[in-house]
Amino acid sequence: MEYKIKSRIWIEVDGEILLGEGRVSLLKAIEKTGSLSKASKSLGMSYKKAWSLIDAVNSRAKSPVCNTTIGGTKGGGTQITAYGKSLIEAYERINKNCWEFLDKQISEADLK
Amino acid sequence: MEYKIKSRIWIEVDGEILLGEGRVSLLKAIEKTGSLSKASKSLGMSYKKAWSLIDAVNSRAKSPVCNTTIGGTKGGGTQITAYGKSLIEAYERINKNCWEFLDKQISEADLK
DNA sequence: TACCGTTATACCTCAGTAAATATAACGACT
DNA sequence: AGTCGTTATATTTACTGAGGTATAACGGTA
Repeated sequence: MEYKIKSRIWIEVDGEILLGEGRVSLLKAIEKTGSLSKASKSLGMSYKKAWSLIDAVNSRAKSPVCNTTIGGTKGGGTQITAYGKSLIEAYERINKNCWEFLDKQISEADLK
Repeated sequence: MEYKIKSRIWIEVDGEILLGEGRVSLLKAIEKTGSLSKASKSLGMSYKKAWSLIDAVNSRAKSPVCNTTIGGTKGGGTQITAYGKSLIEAYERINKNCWEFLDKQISEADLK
């Protein structure tokens, strides 16, 4: 069996995690569903965990990543801001580049 | 505060972890001390955990990463093989390259 | 043969994290 | 006013992973 190289990347602010793989997939689920509770259900994650993740992201990002509304006909909801979308896009682009870079590195290392 | 990008890389074999940051630092401590028990103490890690990590590495690597002896005047010991040293070296080189690559990527992304 | 420091392994305990549950507030609509 | 689905939060429960302790085996040396 061949050696494979894997990686996880994340963005930190002031020594604390801003954005990692889990948070990005949560943000994308929110973008798709328009709701934090629906997003957490779709990922098999508890609402509480999802809420605390989003809270952490919002409190550390330089600009808000999402806007929430409470009450109303549909009960409320959560929308990802344009800034949030730009963060998601940057994370995924860098992540993909990192994988490609590492695949090249491991093949050049030629470990037997 | 500025956004910083972090990463962890690891090598997998057959879907299971062969080598990550913790295992590499353990192997280096063994190399320095010549003993698994001394290495675990120097890292503040329990012997049991250190042993299970080394056991996992040895069972998955294509060649043995260390040789152990039991008994004798000094009680025994563990030596890192030449193959093990080459794995450590490859991991650290790729890891360093990855950090440099990511630092470049995040500065190019220019996130506000 | 007794001693010593090491490898190797089983078992039990405990804490820190994750999950489940409960509850309040909100606001558009009927 | 009552309903509904959502956000927001506290409290309690469950569980996994890590650590501690104990013990056997090993083989040079005195």
